[in-house]
Amino acid sequence: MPRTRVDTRAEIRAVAAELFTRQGFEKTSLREVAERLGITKAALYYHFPSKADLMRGIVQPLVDEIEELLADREAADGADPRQFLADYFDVILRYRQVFELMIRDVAALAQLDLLHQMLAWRDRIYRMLVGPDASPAQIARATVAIGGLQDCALTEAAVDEFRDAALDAAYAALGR
Amino acid sequence: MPRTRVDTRAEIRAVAAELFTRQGFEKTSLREVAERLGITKAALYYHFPSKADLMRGIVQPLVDEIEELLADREAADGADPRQFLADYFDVILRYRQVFELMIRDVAALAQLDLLHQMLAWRDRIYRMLVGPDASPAQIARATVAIGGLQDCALTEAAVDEFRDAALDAAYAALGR
DNA sequence: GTCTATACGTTGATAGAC
DNA sequence: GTCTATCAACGTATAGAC
Repeated sequence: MPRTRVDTRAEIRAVAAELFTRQGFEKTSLREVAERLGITKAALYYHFPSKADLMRGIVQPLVDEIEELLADREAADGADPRQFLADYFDVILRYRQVFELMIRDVAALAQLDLLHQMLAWRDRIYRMLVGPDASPAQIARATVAIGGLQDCALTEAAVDEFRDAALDAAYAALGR
Repeated sequence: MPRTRVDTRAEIRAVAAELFTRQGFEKTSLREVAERLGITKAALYYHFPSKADLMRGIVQPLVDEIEELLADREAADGADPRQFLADYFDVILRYRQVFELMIRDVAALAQLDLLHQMLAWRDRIYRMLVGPDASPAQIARATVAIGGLQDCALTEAAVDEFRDAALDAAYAALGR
């Protein structure tokens, strides 16, 4: 007896995302995901060809948005670093849960050939913040700014005061 | 025929640490660790009662040092924030590989009942950097500083210029 | 689109010999 | 300390009915 579902794939992603975040990707079995939804393991395989594909389905929207943001700013050169920090921060805040999953389970991401892309992001971001020929010191400052913001995105306290102060701190770290 | 080993437990830890870091805790099997050492899986169990205990053995030295640093600074109140940032940074730099393992595989850490302790660290560090009654804005600044330094510790470029700039950036993020 | 049933490899872990 | 042999549990995945 099939259940009434508006969008089964979306529901699977939602449940899986929550379990993956709480217990980790590897420690969550497909049987567990299926039981939560009241379907069987085999039904999952109808919607997603593998566990990795399920993970990819969860993460892809965030990946696409970041890729879009980067391409956008690279096209318009002479971008404002302060504005970029704000935009980047807002993207990962909007995808807070998914972003937490990615950060908390980097090992799982590596299996999706996504790690390479993420490392490339870092270099592109550095280039935008401190230029293409940055010194180690400038790289360090950019790393503190971006890494600091990412850590802030993982905390719950998303009040405006918190967001603005985080951006101020990140910009201050750049030392401009 | 037993191999000549100075310290078998230490060698197991070293090999496991490298594999865990590269492939993730869950994706690394004990068989794989054993094969690298030229022994069998069963031999591993003589030295470590479980896979989780092996992980704990790898991580424990860093955990102990951070715990020690925090206790030390809490005893001497009125500690210098700048000095604390430097000391904390130096500890995680010294344990760079292990620290990377912990950060890259937070999901595995949760199984060791270590996540709780790490979250407690965060609060204790915030208290030292911005006081016990900090505003959300001050928490945000402390988060950028610490999160930024941790990200810096994960990169390879450990030249002095990089280290000093990272500390400057973290201190600037505090906004004092 | 979802189910039952099933297959197969791998894993963490144990027992007991040497 | 290390081995061989073995285990149950779990993972992914497929075939075929409805």
